[in-house]
Amino acid sequence: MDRICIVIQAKTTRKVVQTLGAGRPRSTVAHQAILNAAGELLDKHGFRAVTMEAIAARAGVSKATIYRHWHNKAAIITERFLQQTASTIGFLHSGPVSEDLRLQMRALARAFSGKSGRVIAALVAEAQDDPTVADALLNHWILIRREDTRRVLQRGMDQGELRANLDLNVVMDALYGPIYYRMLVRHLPLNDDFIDHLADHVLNGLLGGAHHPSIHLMD
Amino acid sequence: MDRICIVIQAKTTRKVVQTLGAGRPRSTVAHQAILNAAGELLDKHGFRAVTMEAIAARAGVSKATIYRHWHNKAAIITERFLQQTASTIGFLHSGPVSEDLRLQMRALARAFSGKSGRVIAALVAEAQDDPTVADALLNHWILIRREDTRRVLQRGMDQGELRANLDLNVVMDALYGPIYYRMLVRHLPLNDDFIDHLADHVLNGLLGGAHHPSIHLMD
Amino acid sequence: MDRICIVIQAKTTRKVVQTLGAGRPRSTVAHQAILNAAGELLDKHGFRAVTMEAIAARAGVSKATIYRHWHNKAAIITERFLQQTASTIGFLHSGPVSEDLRLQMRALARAFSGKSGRVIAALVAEAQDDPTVADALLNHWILIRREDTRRVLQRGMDQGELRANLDLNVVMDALYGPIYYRMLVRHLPLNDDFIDHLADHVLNGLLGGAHHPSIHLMD
Amino acid sequence: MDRICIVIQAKTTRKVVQTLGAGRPRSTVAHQAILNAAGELLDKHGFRAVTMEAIAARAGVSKATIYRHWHNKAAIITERFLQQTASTIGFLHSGPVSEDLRLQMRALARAFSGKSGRVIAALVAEAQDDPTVADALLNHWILIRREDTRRVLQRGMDQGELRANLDLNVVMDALYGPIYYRMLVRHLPLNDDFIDHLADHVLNGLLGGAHHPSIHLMD
DNA sequence: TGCTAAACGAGACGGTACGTCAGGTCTTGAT
DNA sequence: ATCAAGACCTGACGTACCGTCTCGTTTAGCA
Repeated sequence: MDRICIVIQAKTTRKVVQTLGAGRPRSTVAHQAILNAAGELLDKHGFRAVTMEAIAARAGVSKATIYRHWHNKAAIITERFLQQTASTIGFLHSGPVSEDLRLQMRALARAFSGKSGRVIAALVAEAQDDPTVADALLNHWILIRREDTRRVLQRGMDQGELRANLDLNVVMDALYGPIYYRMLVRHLPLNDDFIDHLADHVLNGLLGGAHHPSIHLMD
Repeated sequence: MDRICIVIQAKTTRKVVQTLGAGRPRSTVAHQAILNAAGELLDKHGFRAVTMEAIAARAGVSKATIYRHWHNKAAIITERFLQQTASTIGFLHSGPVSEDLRLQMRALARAFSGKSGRVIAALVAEAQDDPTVADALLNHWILIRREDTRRVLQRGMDQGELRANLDLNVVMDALYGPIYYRMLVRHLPLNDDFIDHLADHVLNGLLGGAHHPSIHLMD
Repeated sequence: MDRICIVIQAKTTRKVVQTLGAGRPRSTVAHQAILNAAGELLDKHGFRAVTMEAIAARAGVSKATIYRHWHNKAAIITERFLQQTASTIGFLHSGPVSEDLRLQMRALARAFSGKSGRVIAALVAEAQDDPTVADALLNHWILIRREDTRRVLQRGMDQGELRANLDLNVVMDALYGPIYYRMLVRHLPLNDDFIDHLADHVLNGLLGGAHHPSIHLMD
Repeated sequence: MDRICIVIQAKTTRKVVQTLGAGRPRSTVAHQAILNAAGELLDKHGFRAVTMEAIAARAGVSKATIYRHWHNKAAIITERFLQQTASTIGFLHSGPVSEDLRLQMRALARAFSGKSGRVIAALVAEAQDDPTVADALLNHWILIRREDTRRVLQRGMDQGELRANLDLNVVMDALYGPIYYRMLVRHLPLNDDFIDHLADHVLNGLLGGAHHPSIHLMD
C-alpha cells in the first residue's frame, strides 16, 4: 500500500509528518481547540497561566495529544501568533517609500498595542531561554518581515528617495527596533503619534545646522 | 523605648525594612553570597539553571534566607545586574554631543554583548510576566539611564548641534531601541560597526536629495 | 458512554476511586513499594525516619505518587500494619472460652512485643492528632478485633462459663486495655507471664473471702 | 567567689541550674506565661498547634527564652500537666479498699475526660517517639500514681478484702489499663458508669458457676 | 551608685520536610 | 494510529518549624 506523506508547514517547529493510509487521522478539531485554548489563556490570564495542563484542560484534550502536534509550548504560541497576526501588517506599496514605511509601522504598532503585543512579547521572552523558540521567532517572523521591508527600502534607494549609501540592516533596526523596545519595556505608549515622530526623526535625521557634517557621515 | 527604623534602599524591590534596635541583623555575607551565586549560575549555565534551590546550595544558604532578603528570583538578578553593570556605561560629557552619544552607545553595546547581555535579556524576559520585575527594571535601569541621556541631548539642542524641535523621548528610543532589539532578537551582531552605522543613520537621517522635505518634517 | 466506577476498598482512608475505562491504571508495583519502604523505615530507623521524602526515595517513587495513593503518612502505615498483622492473632475457637481468650491475648501480646508494637503504638500516637488516623485505626483494627472477641465472650455467657450479667464492652476493655497500656507506657514487660496473671486476675476477680459480696455486684 | 547552686526540681527534664550570685534571674513571669501559652494552645487548637514558635508568640517571649527554661516541647507540656492535674486525683483512704479504688478511678476518668485527657494523650503519643518524654511521663506520673495505688491494694490484701496471692503490678494494670485504653482509642465514653462496671467486673471476676475453678487459678 | 553578668525580645541563620505544581512520558481501553 | 484520561518520575516551588545564633536592652545583686 502506498502512503502519501504531506509536509504541512515545512520549516516550522511544528511536528508535521502527517501520514495518510494507516491509523486514525489527526483531529483538526483538537488542533484548533488547542490553539484557541492557548490563545485565550494568554489573552485572559497572561503567560504564567499558559501551562500545558491548562491548555489540555481548556481544550478538552489530553497532554499527549498536544505533544503529538507540537513539541513545545512556544511552538503553539508561535503558530497561534502567526495565524492571527501575520496578515494584518503588510505594506501598501503604493506611495512614496517614507509614507509606505510610516503606514506599515503604524499597523505594526497597533498590532503590538493589542493582544498580539502580549504574544510577541511572550515569544521574545521565551526565546531568551529556549533556542527553538528563538529559531522559530527569527525564521518565521522577524526575517520574513525584514525581507518585505528590505524590498521597500531598496526601492527607496533605487529611486533616490533614500540616501544611496545606507546599510539596510541598520536602517531596519533603526525603524523597527524602537517599536519592539517600547513594546517590551513599556516605558511609554506605542501609539500613532510615537510612530509619526519616530519616522520623522529617523528619516530626516537629528542634526541641526551647527554640527560638523563631515564627521561620521559615512561614504 | 522608641525605635529607629531606617529604610535602606527605598525604591527597589528588595525587602529593606531593616529595623535597628531589635533582632539579629541581616547577614551581609549571606546577602552577597546569594548575589554571587545567582550571578555565577546565570553566567555559567544560563537562566534555566538559576533556581532558588541551586542558588541556595551554591551560596551555602537556606532558601528561607533568600526569601527573607528578596521576594523574587528576578529581584536578585536585578540587584546583581545593577551592582555590576551600572557603573560601566556612563557618558564622557567631553566632546560634541554626537560623539558622546556614539561612544556611550558603544559602551552599552559592548556590555550587552557580554554577560550583562544575558542578564538584561533575562530581566526583560521576566518582566513580561512579572510586574515587580518590570517595575524594578524600569525604575532602576531604564529611566535612570534615560535621565542621563536626556541631559546630553538637551545640551545638544541648546547648543544647536541637534535640531530644536526634537521629541527627546522619541530620540532616545531611536538611538537605544535598536540596541535592545539586536540584543533580544539576536538576528545580527551587536558590534562597534553596527553602532557607528546606527549613529550615523539616525543622526544624519535616511533621506536623499529626491525626497519631499516639506512632508512630515515636524514643526 | 457510561463509565463503571468501582470502589475497591470502600471504608478505608485509602484513596480508592479507581475508574475503569479511562486513564492509566494505578501501579500496584509502586503501591507495594511504598508500603514496603514505609515499613522498612519504621522497622529499622523508627517513626522519626518515616518521612514522605524518605519513603519516596527508598521506594523509587515520586512524592506525588504517594499522595495520589494516600493522603496521609499515617494511612500508609495503617495499611501496612493491617496487611501484615491482622492475620496473626485470631482465635482458635476450640476450647473453654477462658482458654481461648488467654491464648489469643498471648498472641496479641507477642505481636505487640515485636515490630507490630512499634507500628500500633505509632498509630495510636498519630491518632491523637489526626482524626483520619483515629478513624482508620478504630474501624479497621479495634472494632474488627472486638467483634471477634465479642462472639467468643457471648459463647462463654451462653454456655454459663461466664457470668450472665456482664457488660461485654467493659469486659473487652478489662482484658485488652491492660495490654495496650503496657505496650504504650512500657512500664513493665508484655510477656506470657503477664498475660497469664492478667487473665487469671480478671476472670477470677480480685476479692478475697473477707469482702462484702453484696456490694457492687451488679444485677 | 562562692556560688550557691540550687537544684529546683531535681528529677525532671526541666533545666534547673539556677545560679545565685550573678546575672539577671530567670523571669518567673516568662516561665508561667510559656506554660499557660502552651496549655491554651493545646486546649484550643490541639497538639499540632503547639509549636515552639506559636508558644513564643502567644507568651510574648523569645524562643531562646523557652529553650533556656526547658530543652523539650514535651517537657513544657509535662510540667503544665503535672502542675494542673496531679492534685486532683488522690485517694480518700477512708473506706473499704474496693470503694476507695472505685472513687479514685472515677476521679481519674473524669480528669481524662476533660482537657487533661488531651494533654496526657498528647504526652503518651509524644512518648512513643521521644525517650525523654517517655521517661518523664513514667517517672513523674505513672510510677508516682502507682506507688499510691500499691499502698491501697496492699492494705486490701493485708486486711483480707483482696485475695492474698495477687500480683499487684498486674492488678494495677487491670484497673487502670482500661481507662487509658478508652482515653487513647476513644471507642467508647469514659464515664462513671464505665468505671463502676469495670470495677465490678475486675473485682468480682468474670466467671460464672459452670467453669472449672481449678484451671489457672494461680496459687 | 555604679558594675557586671546573665536573662530578655527580637528575629536572622542553616536545615529538613512539607504538600503542590508543571513538565514531559507512558499506559490503558476506546474510536 | 490517534484519542481522552490519567498515572508516572523529576525537579522546583514557597512555607513552616526546628534549634541555634547574634544583636541591643533590661535587671538584679555585688562592689
